[in-house]
Amino acid sequence: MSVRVRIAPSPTGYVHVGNVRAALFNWLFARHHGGVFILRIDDTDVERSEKVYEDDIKEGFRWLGLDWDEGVDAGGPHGSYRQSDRFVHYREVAHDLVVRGLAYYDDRNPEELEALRNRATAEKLHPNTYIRRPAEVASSGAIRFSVPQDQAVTFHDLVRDDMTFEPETVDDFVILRSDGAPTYHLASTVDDVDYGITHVARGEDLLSSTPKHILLTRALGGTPPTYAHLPLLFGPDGKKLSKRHGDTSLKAYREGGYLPEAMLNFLSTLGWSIGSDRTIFSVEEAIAAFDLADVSKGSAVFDLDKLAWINGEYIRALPVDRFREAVAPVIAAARGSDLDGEQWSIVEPVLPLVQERTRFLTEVPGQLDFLLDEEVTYDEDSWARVMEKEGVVDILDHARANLGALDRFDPEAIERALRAMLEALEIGAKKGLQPVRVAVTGSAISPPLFESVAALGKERSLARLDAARSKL
RNA sequence: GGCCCCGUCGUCCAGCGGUCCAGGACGCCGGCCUUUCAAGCCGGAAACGCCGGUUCGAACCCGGUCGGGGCUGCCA
Repeated sequence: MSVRVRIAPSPTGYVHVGNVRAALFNWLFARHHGGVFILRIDDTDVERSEKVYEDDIKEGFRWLGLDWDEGVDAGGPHGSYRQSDRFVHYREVAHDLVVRGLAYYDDRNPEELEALRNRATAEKLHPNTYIRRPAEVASSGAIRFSVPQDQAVTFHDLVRDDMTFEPETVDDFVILRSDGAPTYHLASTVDDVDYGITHVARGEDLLSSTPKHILLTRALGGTPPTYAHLPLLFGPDGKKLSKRHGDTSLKAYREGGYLPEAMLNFLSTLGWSIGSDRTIFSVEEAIAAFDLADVSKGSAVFDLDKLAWINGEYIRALPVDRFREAVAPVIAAARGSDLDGEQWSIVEPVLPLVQERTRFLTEVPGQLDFLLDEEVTYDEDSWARVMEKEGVVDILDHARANLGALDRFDPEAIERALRAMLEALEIGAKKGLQPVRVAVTGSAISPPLFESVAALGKERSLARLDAARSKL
């Protein structure tokens, strides 16, 4: 039997990195086995589902390269589909279950139910004791599934091993809401059965719902898939990853200067490992090595520092032209317009130098501004630290004179000229070059100085020196 | 409260009864390199939660305990 998996995110918010990680593991598993990967839009919660979020899920997956299969085969649709398109079907299934005596209508309100549940619990009876009732009693309201009480539900989870749930620990659960919409349990299970899903890899938060799904599957005449409950992702404080921890939406990373390959690599290391001595690896390698059975049980902290490092590794590994491609939209966004040909040619020589020292694409525009803006904006802190010192005037004057005398204005010539200045003034490079850097780039932190000056050009460099000099 | 899951450096992983006085990576600290910042290189601190048991031998198996987490919804 070939592998068919699905990821079923709810379009009730921007797609969360935890869901993306689950999607990734499903995708890796499918690709490893040459199986089918289905994107199921779980919009059963009609109230909270929105189209923008559905679009966000798809954009995010495309960005990462998590391609879902398109088309249809004997097993059902391959590609993405919405569960809201199948509401009629779910309703029929639920009604059929009632007819067969496996589910019943329930028109009571939550307070009533709670009271009944408490009463049963107080009498040390099964919580469903006073809740369950024959189909004749009500013919409207929600539909609740009658959990069979004859035997324990057992299953082998690929990551948790053998699991057993006693029947009395699983309550009769609603499968169809009183407004006719299916609950997650129903829709998800029906689709898994209808479309021949072979493996369900999802967050551990659904582990205790699994017996419900298995029981429902059997009632539907299906064979339960193999489950794999993935460890949850936590924030740095050890609590479930949420908004409090900063950005949890994939969108934030997509827009925050991260490379999709880096994100994919990082997510792959959360709960899984390709080997004891490797952290950086390609998707192809991950596909070749991946197995759900190797996923670890413990929850993982989403460590932004590590992600940043991985991102930097990927950025540095990019061929320069790919780096340029990746950074172009980021620069355009930061500056409000695309760079023109002339601007690119100014920036070109320092691009590899900038690339070496960036961890996030979003840092790049700031490193290039001094080349693109007419006027430099001095970083206050830098100015205070390096310019407001004894001897800076001399340094700028000498630098200006030496640079002004140059015919060829390339990095090598510039270096010779500035080193000559250092010798004349009998000062070290550290002390003598920083003022020049701040004057030319506006900051104490910049790409390497000689290349930066060369890229700026003689005329503009001299003007920058003058401008700084006049401020002293 | 009930049911369930988990527990190796701060963090992510490796380890699947002896080769582990526990290995790699991020981060951290120190050094080198150096025109800043990075990168790179070298070195360092840093963990098997605890208690029993099984065994010749336990990070690995079992029990308990403590700690963390999930579920307990007409959310998923």
